Amino acid sequence: MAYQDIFAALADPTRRQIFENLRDHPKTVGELAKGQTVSRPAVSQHLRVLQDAHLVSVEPQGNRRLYSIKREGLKELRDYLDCFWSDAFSAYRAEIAKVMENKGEE
Amino acid sequence: MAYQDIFAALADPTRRQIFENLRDHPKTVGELAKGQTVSRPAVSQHLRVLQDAHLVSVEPQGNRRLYSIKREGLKELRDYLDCFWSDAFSAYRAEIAKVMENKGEE
DNA sequence: TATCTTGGTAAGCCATAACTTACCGTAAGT
DNA sequence: ACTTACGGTAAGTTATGGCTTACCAAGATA
Repeated sequence: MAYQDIFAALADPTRRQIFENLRDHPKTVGELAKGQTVSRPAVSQHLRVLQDAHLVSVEPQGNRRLYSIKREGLKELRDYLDCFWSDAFSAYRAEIAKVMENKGEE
Repeated sequence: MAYQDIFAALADPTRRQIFENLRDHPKTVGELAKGQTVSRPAVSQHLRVLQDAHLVSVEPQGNRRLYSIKREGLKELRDYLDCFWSDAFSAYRAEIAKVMENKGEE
């Protein structure tokens, strides 16, 4: 599991909507499907993807299954994003002049 | 522009690799394509998507085009993620008992 | 036990998007 | 001016993945 799956999971609008729908409080599959245009099985499939990405967790509640947000995946994503906040690429601008010279080297 | 595009942009492995490849310092299209298995036009197309998502910016440098990371898109994504750090969904667990009762209401 | 509800899985369809080759414009070098 | 290098765009192909219907298993209710 890694940020790969998390990005993939949250890339789909419907899936992201389901995820956001879970923000306030945990919901059952039925509840989630009710607020969605797609069919219930589709919602189930989306939830599976979200679960694999560690973005939601399930808690069987009798007949139903209660899904809730799991911050773990989000944390993973946050850490990933933080890697891009270094300022190493400010001094490179002038370097390109040098690059312009050596044209055909492997 | 919104986090929608950013998620979509970073969901693709190749595109994310290109993006990560830009982390150290700005690069030209040729440089980026060299470290990639896909063709150069493919890289160009990916760069377009990244640019639309405000994740990279271009700076024409004579014949070449120098691409560099743009933190703007990342910031947008960070803000989005922060919305999920509220703890509103802790008290809901008991609520499900009530939900169990009203089964068939619209 | 028979029935209803909830929800996960399978199979198949279809739309999107990632990739390719081909082409073109523009800047550099001779 | 001609040629080469760089890189964006177009058109067409293919593969991925999101959706549907159909089905099935398990718990709840009578």
